[in-house]
Amino acid sequence: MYRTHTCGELRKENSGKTVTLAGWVQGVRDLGNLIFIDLRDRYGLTQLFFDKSSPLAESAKQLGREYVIQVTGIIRERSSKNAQLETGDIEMLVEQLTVLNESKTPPFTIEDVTDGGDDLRMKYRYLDLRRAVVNKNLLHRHRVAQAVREYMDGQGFADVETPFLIKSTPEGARDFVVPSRLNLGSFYALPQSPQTFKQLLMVAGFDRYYQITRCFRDEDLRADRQPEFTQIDCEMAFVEQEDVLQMFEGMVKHVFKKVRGIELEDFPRMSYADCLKYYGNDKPDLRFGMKLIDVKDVVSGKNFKVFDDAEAVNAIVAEGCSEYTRKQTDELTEWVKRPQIGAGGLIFIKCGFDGSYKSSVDKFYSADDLKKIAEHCNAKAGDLILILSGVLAKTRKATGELRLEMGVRLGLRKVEDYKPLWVLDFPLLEWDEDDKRFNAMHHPFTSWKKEDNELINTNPGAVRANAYDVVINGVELSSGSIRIHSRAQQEKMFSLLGLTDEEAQYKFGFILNAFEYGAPPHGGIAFGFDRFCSIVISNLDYIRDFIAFPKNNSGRDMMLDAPSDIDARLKKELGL
RNA sequence: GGUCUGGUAGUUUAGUUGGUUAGAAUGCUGCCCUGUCACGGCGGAGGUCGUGGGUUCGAGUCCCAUCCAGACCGCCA
Repeated sequence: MYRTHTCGELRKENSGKTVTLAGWVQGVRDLGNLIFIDLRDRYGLTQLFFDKSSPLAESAKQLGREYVIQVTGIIRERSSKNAQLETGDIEMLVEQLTVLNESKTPPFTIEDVTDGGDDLRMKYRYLDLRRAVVNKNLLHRHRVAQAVREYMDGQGFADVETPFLIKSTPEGARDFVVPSRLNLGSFYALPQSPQTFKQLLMVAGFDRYYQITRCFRDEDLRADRQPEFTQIDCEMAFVEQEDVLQMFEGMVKHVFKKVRGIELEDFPRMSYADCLKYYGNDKPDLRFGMKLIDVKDVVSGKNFKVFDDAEAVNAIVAEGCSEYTRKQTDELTEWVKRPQIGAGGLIFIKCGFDGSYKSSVDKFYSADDLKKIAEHCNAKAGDLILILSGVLAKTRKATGELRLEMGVRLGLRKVEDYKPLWVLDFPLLEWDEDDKRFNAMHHPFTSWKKEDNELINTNPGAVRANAYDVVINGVELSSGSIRIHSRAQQEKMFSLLGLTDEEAQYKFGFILNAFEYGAPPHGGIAFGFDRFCSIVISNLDYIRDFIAFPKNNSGRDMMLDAPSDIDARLKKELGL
């Protein structure tokens, strides 16, 4: 036994007790005749005390940061306490000191507010993980996983593992591939999701399946995207959309309750079409209003060509911003003109407190015209109306981005708020302008609404899918659908996606065949577990802090220095 | 594939219109200190200004290329 207690648990009540602790030296405070050392482990900090009469004083002075030591001594109440520390009422009068391992001086400070940059922290991730703020994230992640398992098990879901070495079916994201030595020239692919396997488990009669499992996608990365990431993958048989919605709304609520003590209200529901119309994207942040307003009709016919010729003219109302200076409005205009937003320009109307209206297009609009626009937008005195125009889809997207940006600037996206939402009625297909064909919006196994059966042949782009997303605070947390479970319907879907019968059979023969042997109606959902953790725990959409060993922007593991070249012999064996 | 931002002691950074010896904090280190807990005080060491070219009497600073990191767009069935 290296220790009798941890560094986080001793209190005043333990005074007089002789205990043994082990941990890392957080810091040495050498006051000359007194030496204090903070000993750290995962559970907390305990202060060690040495005075000059101690035969250990000299050894204590030699200790450096991050040395691993074992100490035995008597716990006693401190004469001067530290209210900031859970163990701040006590200290150990050290009687035995063993250095278990020395440490080089770490390249950055192992403290909550570290002096290390991201780069360095990733290279020395094992040191970074010693910092309480970082390891707490991972411990919370564990709590989230436990809460999920608890709920799923309670609902009768079975955890079944599915393979990582599978067949490449490059329909969506780019696959990671693994060369096969036993089958030279052939490759496995790593799963982008266990999608087809969970459906086969439904055919197999498993009824309720879930798995917290790794998925792999070889696409460019973001703050909220890693090449390998974790999904809570779920599937149920004999269910309709409403059953799935109820079941997993319950799961999200359970996790928030268990991990954060937060009671979420019932999730509102919104159609995909309304999301785009009112928020400019399919994952609206409902923590604030500032909905997009269609002002095309009220602004047209005043000889302002920009608006008259535009397919769409959208406005948002920024409350209390009428006093924005020229500098501020110019800066916002530059912001929307950046290539990432791509708007041509920005028009604004200031609704003065005195009832006056001032706009950047006064040449075309009288005070009365502006008043009408403001009334249409429900703008009050003191508000600022921001207007973008152009092609419909692009204008909605840009206005949506501007809305989010204004939300940030006005402090409306509060970290303590959680506003979940079901997004429903997604289109089944989306047109790919580059390849001149349809892509599945969700994935090719998604079924479509019975009411839209006619449209499949006449106007496939208008067909609505039985698909649904959970969105919280503008972050897509999960995505799911009721699946196709008949061979004929699945073949129809593949043909819509431009696959020949031969291609469909080659890539997806296994699931088409399975559908011929009594596949039950089924559907499911998959949650991005890393994102789920980042939202539940810190309400941020930055997942690297919740992954023990994440990869950087370019998919590199800075600690391992991977990916790397491989041994020439191995290459030869793999026929590379 | 594209846009933008950054790269200066171990670390985080300042560095003005190009001009003498590149400054600070922190960390490290030596001495002093009996109640610290971001301990304090006095001293010390520590820099190829990412790399390579160019302009110039002179470049951390200007120009070109390149590498690395980060954010975003495209991409992510």
